[in-house]
Amino acid sequence: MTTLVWFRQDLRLRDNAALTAALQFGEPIVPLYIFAPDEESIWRPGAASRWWLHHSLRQLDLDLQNLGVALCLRNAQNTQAELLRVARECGITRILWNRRYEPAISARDQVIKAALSDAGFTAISYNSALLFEPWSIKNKTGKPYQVFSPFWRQCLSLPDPPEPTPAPQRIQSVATAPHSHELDELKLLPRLDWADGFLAHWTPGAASAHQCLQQFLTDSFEHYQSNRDRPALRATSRLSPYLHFGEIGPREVWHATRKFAQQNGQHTTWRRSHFLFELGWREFAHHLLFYFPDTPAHPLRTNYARFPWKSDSGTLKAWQRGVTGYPIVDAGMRELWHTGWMHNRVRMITGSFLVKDLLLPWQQGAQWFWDTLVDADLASNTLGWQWVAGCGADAAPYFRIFNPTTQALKFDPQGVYVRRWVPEIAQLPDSFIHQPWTATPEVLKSAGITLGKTYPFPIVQHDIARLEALAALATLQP
DNA sequence: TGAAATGTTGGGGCG
DNA sequence: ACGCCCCAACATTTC
Repeated sequence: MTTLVWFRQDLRLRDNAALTAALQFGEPIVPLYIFAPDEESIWRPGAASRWWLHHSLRQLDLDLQNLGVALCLRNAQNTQAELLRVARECGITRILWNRRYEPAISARDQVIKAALSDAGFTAISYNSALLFEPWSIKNKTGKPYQVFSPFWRQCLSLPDPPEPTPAPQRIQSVATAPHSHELDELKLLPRLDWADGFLAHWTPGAASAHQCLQQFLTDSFEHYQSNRDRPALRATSRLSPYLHFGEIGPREVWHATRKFAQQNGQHTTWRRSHFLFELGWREFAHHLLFYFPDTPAHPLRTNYARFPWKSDSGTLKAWQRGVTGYPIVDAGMRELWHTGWMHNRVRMITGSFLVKDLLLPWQQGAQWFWDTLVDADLASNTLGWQWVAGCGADAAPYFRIFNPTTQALKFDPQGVYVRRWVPEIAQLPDSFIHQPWTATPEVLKSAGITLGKTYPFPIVQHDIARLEALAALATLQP
């Protein structure tokens, strides 16, 4: 008797419910990962996400080998057929996995589960990705929440999620391991080596995830509320890619935060800390995607489907490349391109700029982030973009239009972040760093800048763009 | 997890 | 002493 543990977005050995359950049978285990990007429909992983996955799989394999078993990798067109193939190859009787909640994937998985049962296998799925199952949270009328605060209040009124289970000491392997593809055969890394720079910023894998969390708790948890909006500081946890791939689970984050806070005398306040709040937004995103499966492509507020978006590949490209002429926007877009990640405050600023200053559809922003983020996550990305566009649940009303200059002055007052990512204007004095177009010719000259050549003029004038956005909104009926 | 426009208040300068 | 204006600071409304 052998148990197959099908790894997906749970690339860890601690707090892994499916793995824990498999170990309890006391029999050999075959750990398997199937790469089948075509089954993710249009949301197949982007290049940055694949880069992360490559390194994470290598790390998981190393971790497993330390326990005595190798990760079996498969590149497949059809996950169901591949599972059956591996199962028959090595005498599997049970197939266990942790659930994913993206609508297309969970529909596919239900079909797979039925097919496996029909074929005589025991197929069981577990929760290791969320603190609370989406179907366990409903408001008093039995409907899903559409506003964050009551949603999170309801979650916090429930008993704590279970404590994480420890990683196993040893895993029994099968006598003859199933055939495995080499990691390189999955072709996850980009053909050009543009992503090599990512290694300077990131170390994928469960061990790094824990290091990251502990460092965050010691260095930044205390002043998180005020410092998290300052992109020049390293004040956020940067756990998002690890959480997406399940290299750390939300239960681990929850209990590590609780322990840290309690050791520091915050016996009750930690549950209402802003850091846990952010974990709550992650839950809320999954909750919404579960109940509103069309939202990755379509606005939740349906009247926004008729919004008069522009179509302009020129301004879209300028935004993507970080040459809009607004330093804070350009800094964010370049941080994204160079590191596969962008600070959350700057995601809001760049998002608002695309949707409200350029009047380009939020879906185009969501698609670009999907392709370039190492933490690309369907639930979080969808929530974020619908929030920015004002067409989602608990969203910023459309008329809340960010002024990129005001935001930059408020959250990057010394221009440290902008200078880091937009070096060609780094010589400008602080008073002009966020609005180079207001600098006198002499100032520009001594900073070595020729507007329109070494750095662009603003591609839109914000005050005018703002009025245009409001006029576009006025065409919508409620 | 906005920003701009508009309204209100109160202190101080001044005749 | 008083009314008037100005304007900063803050509050409220509007987009």
